[in-house]
Amino acid sequence: MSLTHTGVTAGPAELDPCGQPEHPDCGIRDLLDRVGDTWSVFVIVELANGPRRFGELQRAIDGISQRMLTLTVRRLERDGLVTRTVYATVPAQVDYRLTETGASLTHLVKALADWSLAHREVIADARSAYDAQHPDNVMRRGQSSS
Amino acid sequence: MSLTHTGVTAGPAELDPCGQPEHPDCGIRDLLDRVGDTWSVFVIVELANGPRRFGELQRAIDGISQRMLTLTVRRLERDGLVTRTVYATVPAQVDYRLTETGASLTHLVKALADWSLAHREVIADARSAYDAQHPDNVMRRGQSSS
DNA sequence: CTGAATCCAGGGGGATACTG
DNA sequence: CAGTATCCCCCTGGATTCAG
Repeated sequence: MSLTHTGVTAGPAELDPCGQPEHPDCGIRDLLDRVGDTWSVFVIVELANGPRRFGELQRAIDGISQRMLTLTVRRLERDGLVTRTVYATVPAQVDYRLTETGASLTHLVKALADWSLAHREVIADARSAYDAQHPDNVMRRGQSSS
Repeated sequence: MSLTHTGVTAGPAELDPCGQPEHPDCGIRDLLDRVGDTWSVFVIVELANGPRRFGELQRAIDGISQRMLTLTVRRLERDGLVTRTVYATVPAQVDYRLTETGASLTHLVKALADWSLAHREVIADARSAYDAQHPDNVMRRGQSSS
C-alpha cells in the first residue's frame, strides 16, 4: 500500500512505488510515457472497438499525421500492446489490433477517462480561479492567452 | 464508452489542447498531459503520504530540479490538485498537500503502478523480441542506431 | 529556504514530398 | 494503401544564476 492516502499524516514515507530514474525496478515510467504521449491513448481507444487498418485509424483519430500514427503504432507494437498484420493484397493492407496486454490497458484508460469527466468541472474552475489570481502568469499550456 | 471518437469528419482540423477538436471528451487530454509529464505523478505520490515542503519534495523525488519542481507543483496547483500554503516564517516556508481532487487521483496512479508492475515483464519481453527482429530500427529510445 | 530568470540542448510532433 | 524521409518549430526539462 504505497499510494493509499489514509489520513494525511506525515508517516514513515513509505511511498514510492518505484519511480525515480535510477530505480530499475520501476517500469511505471514506461507506461506514463506511453500514456502520456499525444496519440497512444487515442489509438488504443480506437482499437478497443476492434481491429483497424492504418487508414481507418488515421481517419478515426482526428488530427493525427501519418508520421505520428506510424510512430505511435510502432511503439505500441514494440511494447507488445498491439499486433500488426500485413496482408499481401495488391494495394497493401495492414491491420492493427490490441493484444491481450493492450486490451487490459483499456480498463485503465477507461478509468482515466472517467476520472477526467468526473473532475473536469472542478479542474476548470480551479484553473479559472488560478488564472484570475495570476493574470501575469504564463502557465497556460496550449491555451489561448490572448 | 466515454472515449469513443465518433465521427470526426472534415472540419478545420484545428487542434485543440485536448487533441480531439470539438469533442466533449477533451478533458482527458488535460489528465494525460499531467499524468504524462515527467514529474507530476511522482509529486502526487509523494504528497499522498502527507504534506511536504518544497525541499522535502525535492529531496524525495530523486533527480528533479528546482525549476521542474516549481513548474510541476504550480501546474498541479493551478489544476486544483494541490494546495500551496506559505508560512510567514523567517526562512520562508511553504508546504504542499493534495486537495480532495488530487487525492482521488492517487487511486488512478495506484492503478497505473499496479498495471505497470503486472505487465512489465511481458512488455520487456515484447521489446526484446521486437528489437531483435528490427535491429536497424531507430525506436530504441536514447540509443543511436547508425 | 523557496523560488524566479535565463540560457541551452534534445526530442516530440506537424507539414510535406516521395516510394513499394 | 501504408508507410518513409526531411525539414523545422517549439516545448520540455536540465544547469546555472539571482532574489525575497
